[in-house]
Amino acid sequence: MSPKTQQQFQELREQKKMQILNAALKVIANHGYNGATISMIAREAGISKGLLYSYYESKEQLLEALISFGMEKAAAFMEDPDAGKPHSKESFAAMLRKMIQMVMQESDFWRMYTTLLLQPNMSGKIQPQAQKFVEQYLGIYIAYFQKKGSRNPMAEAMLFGAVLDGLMFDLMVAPDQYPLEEVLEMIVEKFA
Amino acid sequence: MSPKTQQQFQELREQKKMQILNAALKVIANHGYNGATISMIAREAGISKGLLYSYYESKEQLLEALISFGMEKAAAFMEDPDAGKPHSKESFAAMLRKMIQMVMQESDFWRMYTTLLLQPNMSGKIQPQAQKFVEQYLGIYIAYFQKKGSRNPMAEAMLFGAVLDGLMFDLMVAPDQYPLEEVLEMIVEKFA
Amino acid sequence: MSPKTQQQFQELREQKKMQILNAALKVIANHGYNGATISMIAREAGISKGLLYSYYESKEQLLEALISFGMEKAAAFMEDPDAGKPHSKESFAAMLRKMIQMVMQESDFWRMYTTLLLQPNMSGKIQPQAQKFVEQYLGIYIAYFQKKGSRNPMAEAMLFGAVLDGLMFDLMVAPDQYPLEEVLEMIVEKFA
Amino acid sequence: MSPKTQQQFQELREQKKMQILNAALKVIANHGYNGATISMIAREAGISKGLLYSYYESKEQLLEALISFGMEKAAAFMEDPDAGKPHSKESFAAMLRKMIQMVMQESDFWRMYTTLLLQPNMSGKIQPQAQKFVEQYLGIYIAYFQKKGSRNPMAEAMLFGAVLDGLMFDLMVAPDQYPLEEVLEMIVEKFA
DNA sequence: TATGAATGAGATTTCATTCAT
DNA sequence: AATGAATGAAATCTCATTCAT
Repeated sequence: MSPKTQQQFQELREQKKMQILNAALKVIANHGYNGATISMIAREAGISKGLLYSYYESKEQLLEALISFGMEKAAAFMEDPDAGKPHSKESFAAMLRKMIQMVMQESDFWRMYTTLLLQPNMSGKIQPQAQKFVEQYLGIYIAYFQKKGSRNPMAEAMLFGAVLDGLMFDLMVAPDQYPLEEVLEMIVEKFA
Repeated sequence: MSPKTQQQFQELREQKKMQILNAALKVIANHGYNGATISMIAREAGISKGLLYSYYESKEQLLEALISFGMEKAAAFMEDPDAGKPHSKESFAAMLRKMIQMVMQESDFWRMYTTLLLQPNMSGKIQPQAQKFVEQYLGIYIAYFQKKGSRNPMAEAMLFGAVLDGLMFDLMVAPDQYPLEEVLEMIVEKFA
Repeated sequence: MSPKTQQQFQELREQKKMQILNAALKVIANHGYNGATISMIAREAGISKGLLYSYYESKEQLLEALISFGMEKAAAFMEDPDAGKPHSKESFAAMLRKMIQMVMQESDFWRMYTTLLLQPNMSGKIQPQAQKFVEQYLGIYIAYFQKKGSRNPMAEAMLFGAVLDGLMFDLMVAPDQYPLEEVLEMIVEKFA
Repeated sequence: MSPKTQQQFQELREQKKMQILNAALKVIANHGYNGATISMIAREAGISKGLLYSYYESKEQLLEALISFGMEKAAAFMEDPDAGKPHSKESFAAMLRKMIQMVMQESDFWRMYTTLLLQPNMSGKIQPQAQKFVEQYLGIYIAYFQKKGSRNPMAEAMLFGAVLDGLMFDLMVAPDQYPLEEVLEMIVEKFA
């Protein structure tokens, strides 16, 4: 068996960590943190419980990794230059669509995220990271509504935030037959 | 001497059931169904674990009772004649405020409700009742936007639903210093 | 309400004790001592748990009362002059029938009795009384087989005892369509 | 290096299952199903309670496994060619002895079996398997008594069955100083 | 006397974590 | 690295017994 270089070795480890992370995300999103068991996660990842513990030292730590991982992806999205800073009706609509898409693509993560935020019990784990994220996009939209001449840019931004949160929620709960296109148009009409 | 009338017994039982229900709601809202333990609930209710089981035959059944109880209250609110059917900008605003108030007053219930809906695992327990509730208020607002001459009353109603959901979510997650008044005004401006 | 005489009072108590005893017998015979709960017994007796405890101070004591009561009835049967001491083929057959009848009439008791004897755990409670009973009827049959000129009266008596035990067992397990008559004839043919 | 072959694992599991089965049999035979606790069984098996549940998913399922296991052994005995079908006084005696021996060797199982049959509550679990077994040996003896020219082979077979059941019962209850030899001779004298 | 609510000990069951191989 | 057997603490649930009314 070919001896692996340090490099290859690290890559394999990284790969396996992802595999576990994805499995954990799926299971925790569907069952909640407390409802998800290590066995379920290991089974979903196709590895043994023991091996899982050689990658993450506890269930709690696994959750933390999961949160960081998801938030990093979200942050990356926010920093994506061609996504950020809407400046016209068209780019507003485009960005809106992109965000919705991100949420739907990573819906497991956002379901978990939402659930965690709602439980005071758990929210400590996610609040700090969520805070930053929310402030960031709030800032962007305050600026947008300001430029547009809104009477109260901050309130409008917060309302728009609520729209996004609510839409995300509705899509997560009942994605089938949701008239997304029509609702998006309505949003653009009212906010862009 | 008969120790206690049937009537008295019944009342006491009903009272204690409420006491348990409230304790359960509080604990489950804060820790999630799986994170909440019977011990926590019994402690919160000020009774022994054993006694809890003489009122509810299992943890699962307790959850069901909790859901029914909350949904009944919500349904009662919807049927309250002076709450329903907005017909003017003023009554729209009034109803909006009333709904927000209801949600904030029963915020434990709505936190639990939301969390359950987000977990496919659990959502079966709540979907049927939630469905009916959502359809009801959607109907009311479709009618309202229709009368107002909306270009797409159904999409506008769904968007408004998302606004309510998102607002509710934001209020539950970070109620302090939320500029509720300003946001409400903004909603009225855009939707009423 | 008419004040009761001491006498009436005692009778009522005695009646209620019987009622409890019969309920307990039924439940314990069907579920076993450990499978039977005080609640079941009280419900069967149509009284409250609390009241039951004013008649019998513990589940264990209730069992003891049950055993004594059953064994006394059995002993009474043995002492019944026109039942005891077979002396001819006819009286042998008659007594056999009477015993079978007793067992079938009190089948709950005998089921419980059998079950208890089979559990070393419990047998202490019943062994002493059972012992006496068995010795008594063994004595009777040893005498009978002796008089009949059996080659080994004691072995024949024990075998006959096994026949009775086995028959009782079979009848308790599957009473329907058991060809009792034919088997009894066969017993008489072989033993009387 | 793969830590253990699938094969080895399977074998170890099989071994441990037996260990648990034997412990369970001993404890349940002595205390009854409801009187036996998982703790007792685990202690007897020398393992933790938790581990027991990785082999049998519930106490009830453990009981079922126990029954199947015992009945299979009994069935194997019945199918043993040199045990079956008595055809002469000698082979009748031999088979009788073999059956007694089997019962005494597996006396825990037969105690449990008997107790279960006597409790309507539980008998559902064992009836189906017991039925088949009983019919099988009844068939064998009906044939035997027929060949012997019995006036009523079926009744004689059932009586013989009762003898076996009763003998088994007596041996289980008071094995010490039971004059087994003499009684067996008596049986042979009367039935063979 | 009579009730059934209430308790607490203990039973069954689950699961994060460790460990021998 | 990889497995899953094994543990033990904690969770859910049951029930004999007590007690206020």
